[in-house]
Order: sequence, then structure tokens, then C-alpha cells
Amino acid sequence: MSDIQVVLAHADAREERTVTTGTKAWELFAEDPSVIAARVDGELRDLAHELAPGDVVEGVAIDSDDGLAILRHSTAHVLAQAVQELFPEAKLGIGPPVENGFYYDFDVETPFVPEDLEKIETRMRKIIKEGQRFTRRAVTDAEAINELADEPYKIELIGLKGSGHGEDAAEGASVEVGAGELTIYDNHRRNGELAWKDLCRGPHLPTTKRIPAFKLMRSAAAYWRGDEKNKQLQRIYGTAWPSKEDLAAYLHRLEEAERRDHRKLGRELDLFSFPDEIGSGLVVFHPKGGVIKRVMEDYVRQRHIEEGFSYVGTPHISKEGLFHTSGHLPYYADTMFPPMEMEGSNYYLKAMNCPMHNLIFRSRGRSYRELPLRLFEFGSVYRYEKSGVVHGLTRVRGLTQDDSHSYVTPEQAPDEIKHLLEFVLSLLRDFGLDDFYLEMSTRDDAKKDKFVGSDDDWATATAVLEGVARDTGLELVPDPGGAAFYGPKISVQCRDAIGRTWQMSTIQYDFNQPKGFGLEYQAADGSRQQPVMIHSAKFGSLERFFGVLVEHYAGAFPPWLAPVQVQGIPIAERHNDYLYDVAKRLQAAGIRVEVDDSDDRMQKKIRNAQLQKVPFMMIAGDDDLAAGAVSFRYRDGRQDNGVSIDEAIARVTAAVESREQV
RNA sequence: GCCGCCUUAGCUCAGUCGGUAGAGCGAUUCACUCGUAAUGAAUAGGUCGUCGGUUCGAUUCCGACAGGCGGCUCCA
Repeated sequence: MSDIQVVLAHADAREERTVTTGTKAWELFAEDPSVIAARVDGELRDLAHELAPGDVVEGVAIDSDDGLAILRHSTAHVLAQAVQELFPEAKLGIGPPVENGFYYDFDVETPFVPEDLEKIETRMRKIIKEGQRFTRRAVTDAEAINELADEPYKIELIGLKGSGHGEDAAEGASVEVGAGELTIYDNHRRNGELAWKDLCRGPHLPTTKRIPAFKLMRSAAAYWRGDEKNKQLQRIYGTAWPSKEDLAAYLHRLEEAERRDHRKLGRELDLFSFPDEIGSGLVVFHPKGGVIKRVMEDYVRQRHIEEGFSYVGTPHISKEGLFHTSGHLPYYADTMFPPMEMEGSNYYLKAMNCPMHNLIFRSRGRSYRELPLRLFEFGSVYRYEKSGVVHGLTRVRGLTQDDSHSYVTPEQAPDEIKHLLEFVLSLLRDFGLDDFYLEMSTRDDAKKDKFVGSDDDWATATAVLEGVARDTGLELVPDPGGAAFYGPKISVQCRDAIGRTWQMSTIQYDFNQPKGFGLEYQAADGSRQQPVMIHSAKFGSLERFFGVLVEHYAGAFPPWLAPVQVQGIPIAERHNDYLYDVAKRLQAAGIRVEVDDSDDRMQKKIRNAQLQKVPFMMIAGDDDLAAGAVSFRYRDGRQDNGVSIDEAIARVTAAVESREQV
């Protein structure tokens, strides 16, 4: 037996190894149980992969990104195997790893119920315990089609790959067929018996025993290949982790997210509700939520004015002609509420503000000296969101956009966009969000009918936006095909306190509507020119941003936003008047303060204030009265006793003014 | 819009294998006046989401609709 040379690569070092011909990758990592796959010359391989001379080999640890994906993908296979053992008629769709887990799609007669998931999970544990070996086997297309004759969806994927459309097959389908040769993975029991097989690109864990911790989460329907024209398959979602502790930590994170759910907190903190009587997706803000909304609006309006915007106002409905002129109706009629007929005209609830701002621009002749002309308002718009997508405050049918339109000369556009981008980022920071990245949404050149305007205009607009986005130095993620029909956009994505991302601000470059509306200004040389308009929503929708803030702060708002900033708590009834005097002074300083003069014991009052997440509890008893002082208790249980009244007021007002969290 | 699940008091939830319902919190009243997360007692509160069907009888079984939840698709 001859020797071959390979290179064993570590994160920080490379070492030459001499091994015998026929050595498998796992032999290099036999002493490291965390390695579950290998990267050979850059390609992920099974540990059973046979090394060739000159191979550069790197171990893939189960807790690395690649390792986790392999773990989850292998768990998806075990899921599919368990399902087919329990439901032999189930046909396989695809089963890729996804963030934090995996799913597998099945075509079954009856949808899965929770009890089915329990049975499936039990069967999966059995398969894992058996330590079945994943064995890779290359096959030709013809062989695969023959072997998988009973799996119509797999055959469809093979056909798509063969016809060169493998990439469009479906998101996640690449894990099944990938590019190049087809492979089937056989699952062998310890006695060599074939337990199951599936078309799969791999790589996989060496054996099912290497799945340390998993859990099936839920089942739901999903369209085959992600197209609503196709049949719905039953999808089972699961999660898998390198250790029981990791799984527990993940489940804990989910609980944390649930605890922060703005729909739950909105009810508990009496912020808002969605009365059935009004209709799905239509929110009413209660007094406490109203305070937060008003403070947000006041602040945002003030900042816009400081940045050179003019506050305007427009109606909620309009005759249909306006939305024809803007170009919206042909593209978005089915996402607008149906029209109401009146005096021979069709009136639509407005779904966007720009057409009305355009009319303000056009209301008289404009000079280049007026540009950039920036119009801004809190515009109420209504969109007919499909019944299945309405979701709390993040997806509603009636919303308020903090919407602005800047009318500029083409030369001014880059600076204006830069100005807007800096402005929105500073606004978001003021609200406590400081972890962002940008998304660049461009036209899908293959679907030009979804977009209006010339290739040149699109190219110019895209280049301008992209240049400004790059200059920010923020991470820039491409989003091909995500543009509005009238122009490309930059969106600001925010990560909240527990790492979830939300699309917030959008900035769009629009050369189409100025054309449609015949907007023009008179240039210095006396000629008439067409402006470019830049659309920008800073929070996207106030409602959604409200929901994001509730979740970001878990309801514990910083004092400047808190509905009740100071809760006065008397130790006994005889201290009420004293606290009312202090409250009066706080009120005079613009502070939102309440005194709890109920019959509850003070311990109960503290509990109530705590549950309401009030930032400052201001307590007063005999000792405080004697000293002309009050005592603070904060949300984290911290106490600060015997603070003089002047000092206390100064402390609260300072915290509010600085918009800091306490 | 599609698939599945859900809807009982203001909230969170029991319960009825078909004979019109309970708890805790909350609310109201009374007593208590208390130093850092729940004082005690009493009272009120529900055509069991809506409409239809089956039945002697429906909150319970069936259907439609509305609303919600989880996904899919969509998101100017």
C-alpha cells in the first residue's frame, strides 16, 4: 500500500501529513469528536470521503455554521425516514436546513396533527438510537429516476436539474440535487441492512447517532416549490443542536421572544387593541399607547422640521384618476380597498401619499431655487392585506406612514439621499436602535413588466442609491427584484434587542411619477426641467415601529417614551397629599406622573407599578416627609432613598430629556 | 388568498362522553393604613364568537361565516 501526502488545515496552521492510500477523512479527526464532516479543497464532504494526493483537508465542527447545517439537514432526513415508516404513502418534497433548524415537506392525504408529530418524534429517536450510517452513492439521472419511481417530486427536481433549471427549482432544493452528479444517501443499520434512502447532495453526519438534540416544532402547509399555483404539501419544522443545553437555550430564546410579543404586551400594558367590530388589521390606541404614539410623532415631526421638511396634510380618499396618473392602479389595484362610487366617480382609500404630495408640488410654478423641496406628513393609508398575513401591529390594513418626498434636481439627488439616510439612522438611534444593515432592492431584469421606466433611468437610479449606500460603510445586502415598480430602493434593516431584524426605513429613487404628473421646475437658464423625487419613510409605518419598540424594550420603555414616567406610591394614606404636591411640581416640569391613592397596600402598589414597567417609582413615607425627600425604586429593584424633592425632579427631567434608558 | 389549529366572564384558563357553566387575576363595595413584587371579606359579571342544521333538548355534534394563532404565498 502506497502513501499519499495531504495537508491538514486548522484555523491558524497547516500541517503536512503522510497517509496511506485509501485513507478516509475521518481518520484525520479520530481524536476530535466534534468534527462531523470535512472540507476538502474547499468542498464539504462526508467524513467517509476518501482522500486523494494533495488534498487540503479541514475538519468541520458540529457547532460551526457548516456543521450546524449538516446536523440539521441530517435530522431532516431522519424526520423523512420516520414519516415514511409511519405513513408509507407519504411522498417526499424537499428537506433543507434553515436558520435554527430544518423542515421537510411531504405530500400526504391528511395533514399532520400534533399527536402525529409526537409519534414521528418517537420514531426519530429510535432511528437515532440505532446509529444508522449515512452512505453516499453516486448515480446517473436515469438510475435515480428508476430508483425513485415512487417519488414524483424528487423526479421533478431531477428533471429540472436536467433541463438546466435546477437553480429555480425551489429555495432549498439545491440540497437535494445541487449541481453536477446526483447522489443518493442510503441509511444502513448496524447489520448492514438498508433502512431507507433519499436523493440528496449531502454531506451528512457519519451516523444518525451523531444527532445530539432535536425537537419537532410544528407542522404547516407550504406550496410545492414556493408557488401558490402548486399543490400544498405538509411541512414539518424541527430544530437540532449540538447539545441538549444548546437546544434548551434555543427554546428559552423562543420563550423570551414570546414574552416580548407586542400583541401580548399591548394588552397587558393597555396600549392598543384590535376590536373585531372595526375589522381585521385595524388598530385602536388606548390612552397609554396613545401617549407613546404621540411622543413618537411629536419628536419625529420636530426632527423633520429641523431637517428642512415642510409638514403638509392630505385626505384619506381620492378619485381614481389620481392613482392612474401615479401608475399605482394598474399595479396595485388588488392591494387597495375596493372603490366606492359617488357622484359618478370612483373614490379609493389612499394606499400611498406620494400622488397627493405631487399635487402640492404642482399647485403652482416651481423654481430651481426652491429645490430640494421636502414635503412630509403622517399619512394614513389603507391597504387590503390578505387575511392570512395580517399580524399584530407589524402587518395591518390601516397604517400611518411618516412619509416624505423630496423633489430635487438630478444633480442634487445623491446629496439628498445621503442626507435622508443619515437622518433616518440618527432618528432610529434616538429611539434606541443602533444595529443596522442596508438592503439594496433592484429591478428584476427578467420581469420588466413589473416595473416601469427605461433601462437607462433604472441604471442611473440604482447607481446613485448604491453609491450613497456604500459610502455609509454599513453592511449592504443585495435584494434583486425587490424594487418598487417606479424605482429602486434602499431599506434600513434593524436588529432589535434579541437579534431579530425588521425592515424599517425605505428610501426610493423615483423618476417615473414626476414624468406621469408632468412635474417641472424652472431652471436658472429659464428652461423647464423635470425633478426627481425621493420617497422616504423613516419608520416605514408608525404602527409597525411601535410594535418593534414594544418588543425591543420588552415593554420597559425609556422614560421619554414611557406612558407613565413616575408612579407615586404613598406608604400610607396620610402621605397622599405630600406626594400629590410633588406630583404637581413634576407635572409642571412636563412629567407624566400618577399617584396611586388606591386602598391597596404599598407592597401591592409597587407590584402593580412594576408590572406596568413604570421607570420611576416615587415612594414617600414618614421618613421622607420628615426629610422633605422622596425615595426612588427602579424597575430592576434598585432603591435610592431620601432624595430631596428638587434633586428628584431634576433626576427625572434629566432622564427624560436625554432620552436615556434607566 | 391557501393549509391546519383555535374561539367559554375584561384577562388567563378549567369544564360539560348532548340536559344552558367554574377558578384565579381584574372590577365594585366594606374593613384594614401598612417602608420596597400580591391584606381580608363580600358583590357583580357569561344567550359558552355569529348564523344555520341535526336533536325532545346544542356551549358540547355537523356546516357556513367572522375573528385569532402557526406556516405558505404576498408585503408600493
